[in-house]
Amino acid sequence: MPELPEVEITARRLRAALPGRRIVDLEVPDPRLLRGAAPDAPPERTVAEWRSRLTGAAFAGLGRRAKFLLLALDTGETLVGHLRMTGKLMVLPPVAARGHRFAAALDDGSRLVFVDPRRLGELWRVPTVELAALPALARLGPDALDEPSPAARLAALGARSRQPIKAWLMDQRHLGGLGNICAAEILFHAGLPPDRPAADLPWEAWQRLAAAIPEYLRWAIEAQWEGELMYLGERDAVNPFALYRRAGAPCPRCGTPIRRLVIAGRGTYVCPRCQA
DNA sequence: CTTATCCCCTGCCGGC
DNA sequence: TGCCGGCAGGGGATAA
Repeated sequence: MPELPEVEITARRLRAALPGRRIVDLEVPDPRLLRGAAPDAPPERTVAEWRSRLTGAAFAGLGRRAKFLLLALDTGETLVGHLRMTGKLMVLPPVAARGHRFAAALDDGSRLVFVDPRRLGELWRVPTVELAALPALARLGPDALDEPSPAARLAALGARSRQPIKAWLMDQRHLGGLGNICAAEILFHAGLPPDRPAADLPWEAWQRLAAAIPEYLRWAIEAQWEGELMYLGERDAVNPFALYRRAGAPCPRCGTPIRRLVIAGRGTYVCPRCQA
């Protein structure tokens, strides 16, 4: 259930392992992962086409745009990946792996593997020159980490919205990369109630938000950088977040019991005192 | 244009 | 123990 920090960590790790590596074979146990072909194309034809386009291709560069991963190839195509709720994309040593949806064998014996128990993740194959026109990417607002938005831009954009500020922050057209946990944790650090309509926030609140967003994202990347990337709900996962999934526990700042609300259909954790 | 609802999937957890 | 509803770090399509 990755958001910007987890996707950024994934991108950095792939950037250290992939550029220069060449694909020697493709294994696709779950062809539904692959997008970009005609929707009614038979899976075996899709896999055959991907195999013929990717075999022999070398990775040229690694990027991230909001929660999308961009894996540029030297063939003029780019693989665009989205991990959705449970996806992981990683380079593994040449040992047997199971339960993956996709694996690309590389010329040094390692493998690029897409693991995704809920099978909501997606992988597109897009001509690199058409990348900017891909609707999923064209919709995105400025990246929440790479281009921290000035408070003035956020305030101007949010001024007419009746959306609760938490839902507003998660809307990828405003800022790219924030998800359910990031939005809730950022609002805690900024001391703002998540259900207040964006349009009702005073200027000073937007200033606090603009500062809290990059600060929180940098912390979240650092906090999860070491070790294997784990998502909450996985066995042995450790919860690094201040409020998230801690209903009833004391607020780390003031000790008031943390409460769980539902905003725009998503579980939201809040300190009723710090975020009054 | 906005906002809300449903849907895509599977695994885990707590309650009975 | 076993079953079952609720829930999940995303986002697109559709409806009002």
